[in-house]
Amino acid sequence: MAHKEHENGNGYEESKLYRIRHSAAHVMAQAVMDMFPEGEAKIAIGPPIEDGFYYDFDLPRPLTPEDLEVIEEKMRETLSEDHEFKRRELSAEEAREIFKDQPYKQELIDGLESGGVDEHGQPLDEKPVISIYKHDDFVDLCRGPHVKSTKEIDPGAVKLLNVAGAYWRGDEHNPMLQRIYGTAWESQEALERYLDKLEEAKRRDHRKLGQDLDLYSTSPEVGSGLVLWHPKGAMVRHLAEEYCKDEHLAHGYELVYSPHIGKKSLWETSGHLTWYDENMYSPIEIDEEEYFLKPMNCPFHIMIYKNDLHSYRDLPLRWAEWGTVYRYERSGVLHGLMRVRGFTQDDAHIFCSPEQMPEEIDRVLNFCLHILRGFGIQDFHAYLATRDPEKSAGEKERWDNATDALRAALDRAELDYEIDEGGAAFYGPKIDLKMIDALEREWQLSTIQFDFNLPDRFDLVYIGEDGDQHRPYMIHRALLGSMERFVGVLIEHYGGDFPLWLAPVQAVMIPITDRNLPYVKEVAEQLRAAGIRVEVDDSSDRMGAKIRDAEKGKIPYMLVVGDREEEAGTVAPRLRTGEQLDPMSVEDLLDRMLEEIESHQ
RNA sequence: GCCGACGUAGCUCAACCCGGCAGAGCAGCCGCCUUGUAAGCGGCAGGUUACGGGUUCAAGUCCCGUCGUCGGCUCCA
Repeated sequence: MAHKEHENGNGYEESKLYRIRHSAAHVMAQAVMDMFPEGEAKIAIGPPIEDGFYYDFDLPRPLTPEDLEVIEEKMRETLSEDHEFKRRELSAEEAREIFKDQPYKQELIDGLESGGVDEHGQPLDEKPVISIYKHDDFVDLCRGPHVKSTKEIDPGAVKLLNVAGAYWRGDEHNPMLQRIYGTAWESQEALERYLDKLEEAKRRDHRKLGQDLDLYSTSPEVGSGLVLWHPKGAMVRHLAEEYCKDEHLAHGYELVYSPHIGKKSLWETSGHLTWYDENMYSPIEIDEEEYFLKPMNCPFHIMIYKNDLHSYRDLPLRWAEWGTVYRYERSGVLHGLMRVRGFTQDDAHIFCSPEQMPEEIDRVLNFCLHILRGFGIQDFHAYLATRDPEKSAGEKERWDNATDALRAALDRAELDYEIDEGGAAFYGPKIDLKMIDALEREWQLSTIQFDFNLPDRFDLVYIGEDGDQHRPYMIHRALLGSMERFVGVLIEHYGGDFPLWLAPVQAVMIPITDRNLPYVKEVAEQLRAAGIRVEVDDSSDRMGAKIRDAEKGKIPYMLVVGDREEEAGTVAPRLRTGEQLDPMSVEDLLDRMLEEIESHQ
């Protein structure tokens, strides 16, 4: 979710835009320094990021929105003048002298000098040269690059966006600094395009559409991060679930159900109370025993497995559950449907033999892509998270096998993916698929994870061909991730214009006069009988107002019926795009709609 | 959790800065209109100003706390 520092491999760091933003960050820091008496403002770092830049400050007081205006105005002044950006390389001693009032810069210099870490505290491969850049009267420790002069930046193409808190070096044990986010472009026109894009993103925000389209709400009386699904949102979720469940059954899965709570000892065996304690809610006492709300479904599926002795002939077992879990998430991270405290995963666990594992991985990944395609989702980033030698359960050889299988599956599916080196959980490597929301923030949906831990902890076995006991492989996977997050992503992906098969209301009938109402009701019954979700707008509004309501409700088909249609036994469809179709018979309309509904698979 | 902003009718907002009768549009309800592709007309109703405390003759407005939301940070098995 963090703003990305670099765009991947498209030369952003070499681009003019990168230099413009980097330089704008310096000009902003200069303006902020000027607002405070000598020595009171401390500066940290100020890099370009995707779509803009930021700079972190340690200031004697919080900045206000009015401050931003003042800073922006000062920046424009500087940018309308001609100040050269001058680079100079220097020794650590000299740099320390120049930044003697700047403790954060001192720390940076120490990191650079020791050859240890860069400005984010990340280890460096080689010892860097220490350099400073100066424009006007402002000097910053900086490796560059910058524009040649402030006059290369269009003063009208720079805008400060907001001020936010950020920990020094991204560590919550460090002091919190004030970060000003800004954006800069090559021209005012480009800036305006970007700002329009932000506005458009606000219109697509699932939280706004969730309210406007009456899909869901949350209530302070119920609690943060606990979703109330209204009928229309519940319909979207139901349709998504129904489609997925059918596909699971058609792809070799069986459905299971499990309870919402389990005894303390279960969570001790699973290790959750040791490793996942922070995210679990306080126990409930029942008959002098402690029970915990489940943060995951795995232990229950494992207990189903353990209820029987399994032969290699039984494997693979693929057990799926729409399992509702509860996790404590820190209050500041909750976000609409995307990050909540109670959610339903489309969870499944696959138990298989080591020999079956590569094929199972292949099948899961292909199934996953098939399901996402069914929802019209193609834009995602794939990650392969590999072993962190510092914290990993199970032998290295099994990790290597599993990681190879994951990589092979990604290759066979011809997916572009990034390796998240050492990013695996301690119990096994995984593939993650992350989608982007309206503001290009990434949200993880699909995950396919190996687990080398739970089968050991629960002593899972199957009897092999040789008559001996063997340890099965266990794969966790969720394809949509959670229904909450997935519906959130769907809302933003479609901007509320759900494809016909997912639209909670597929058609609204619009009689032009009350005379037409009996005929309209008859047609609505016909459509309903064919499975179409149709409503009749029998209000006393005029047709124009009814159309307006339907457009605001993003209803795919508006079926206008006046005397002409009634006499001809037709309806006049209008699509939410504004397109008007020629009047057609109910049969033709049904053919068209049913075909459109089927087309998603 | 941390930093900052914000919380007024179902929704969007005004009144807040500078304390003095809480107001509009939309939605809702009632009535009239019977309408041809994005708002017909009139009326009615709608509020413990998130919650709790404080200052004051007087608090939506100022102060403190709690809850919630938003933007970031951190976190995200």
